[in-house]
Amino acid sequence: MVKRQAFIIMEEIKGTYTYKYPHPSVTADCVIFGFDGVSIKMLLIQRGIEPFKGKWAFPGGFMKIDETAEECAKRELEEETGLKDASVEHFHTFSDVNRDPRERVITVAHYALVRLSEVKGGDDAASARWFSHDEIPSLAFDHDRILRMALKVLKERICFEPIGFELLPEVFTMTELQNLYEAILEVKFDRRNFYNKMIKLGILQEFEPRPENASRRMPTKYCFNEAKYMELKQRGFKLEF
Amino acid sequence: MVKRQAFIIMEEIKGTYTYKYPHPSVTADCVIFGFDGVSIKMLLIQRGIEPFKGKWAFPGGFMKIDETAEECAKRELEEETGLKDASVEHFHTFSDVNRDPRERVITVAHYALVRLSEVKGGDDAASARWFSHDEIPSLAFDHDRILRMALKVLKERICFEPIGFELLPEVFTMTELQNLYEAILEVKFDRRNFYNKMIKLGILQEFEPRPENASRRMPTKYCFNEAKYMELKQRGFKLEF
DNA sequence: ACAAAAGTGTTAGGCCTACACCCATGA
DNA sequence: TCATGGGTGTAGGCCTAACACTTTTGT
Repeated sequence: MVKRQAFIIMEEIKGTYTYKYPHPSVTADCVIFGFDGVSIKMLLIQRGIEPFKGKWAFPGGFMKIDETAEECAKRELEEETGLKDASVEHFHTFSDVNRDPRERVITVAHYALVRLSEVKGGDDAASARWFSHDEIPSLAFDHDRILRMALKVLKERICFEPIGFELLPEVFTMTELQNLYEAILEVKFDRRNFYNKMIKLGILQEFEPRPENASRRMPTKYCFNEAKYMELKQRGFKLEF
Repeated sequence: MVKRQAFIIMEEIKGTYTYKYPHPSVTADCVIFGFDGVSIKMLLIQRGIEPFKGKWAFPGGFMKIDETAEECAKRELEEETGLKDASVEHFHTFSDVNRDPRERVITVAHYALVRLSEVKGGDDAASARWFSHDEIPSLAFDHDRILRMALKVLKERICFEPIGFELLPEVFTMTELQNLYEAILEVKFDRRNFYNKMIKLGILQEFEPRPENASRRMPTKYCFNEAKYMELKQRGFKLEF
């Protein structure tokens, strides 16, 4: 925090930018999580250019000088995958000196939870694909490290916020909800206990009254009760698993 | 992630650095927490230069091109406060476009927990001072926002890790430990319940056997049982408050 | 027929919370 | 002597975890 406040941008000629001290580049990357009813999926793109051409990586790119990291993450996400208006959240910044072979690059990593149903393979999405955890190939840069951190954060987050809101379709079955929690936390729950706990939480409601003639084989459909959720969130709550 | 991989550093002459695209500056800041037995303290420095000359701010400064954000945070911390070898941890990155009036600066924010007893007012620490939460003055840059986020993270973290290890002296009383939790979480606990919960956790041990002739007025001294703590940490645990 | 999915309830044990008294010391 | 700090245990309620059977349907 010393002797640097002047001379920051020394000149700006012919579209070049000159500084008295070396500046790192800054990128924003996005780990996009989806859920197909059985397992957690992550959205990767295949790199078309060097370095790591042909390798898979999380969507992301260089931050512009007049946008925040979050805005950058959203912009790159849309450019590279066609996915719009995702609610991305910053979770960690990676600043290892040699994480990019080209130059010094630090990356501000984000994650987002999206409904698979809302992702249509857009034009730009030619090289984007969903991978489940056990399909994920070797990744470009230090993106495997970013992935590990994102999964850790997701596990923590799910105990404090009903993440299902964002990953599940509007209407879902209790089994799907349980699969979601089991997939994220990598554990198995007793079906009855899970059911009781969720019902007691009070943020679920039956989507429509179960018909009289409903067969035992047709599962009850639930949706989230947003009002109850907001009320709980205000008071603070914790899911114990 | 496109058309940018060449021309990154265009020239490097006479100690200047030229890029084809504008680069933000990157800083690392440190929120340093201490505990004096009653309340949480934070370490601030008074700025000697513009902008915000004379205002208080968290220690921090510009990242060098060959150091990670964490290394930068530690280096700046030592330079500005004399505090050495603190174990700093990154918790958020702030990238608002106008957070620094000089130029575009994003900051990688860290926090650390230190024992007040280990902080000696060093040479460089002339302008450094501890503030408790209700003493904190108006801060430079967006550091009040950084502070709010740091406090929030601290509250979350204390439920998963026995943070007392790092904030308390080696030997402490149960009352001091309770004060610490109450100060961080901003709540009051029943003395007996807190005692029972902590004992049951199993990570405390009596520092020395309570002497036979110990007066009722002399509180039992405890220290952390590191082995037990590590064992618990491996299995994952959660403190309910 | 058999496997797989879904609905449903009870019990025992552990944990959380609320709560009161005694003693010793210092003011 | 009075206020303060500290040590200590219990009872009730709630939550959790473990656990089995039935029905239906698809194969």
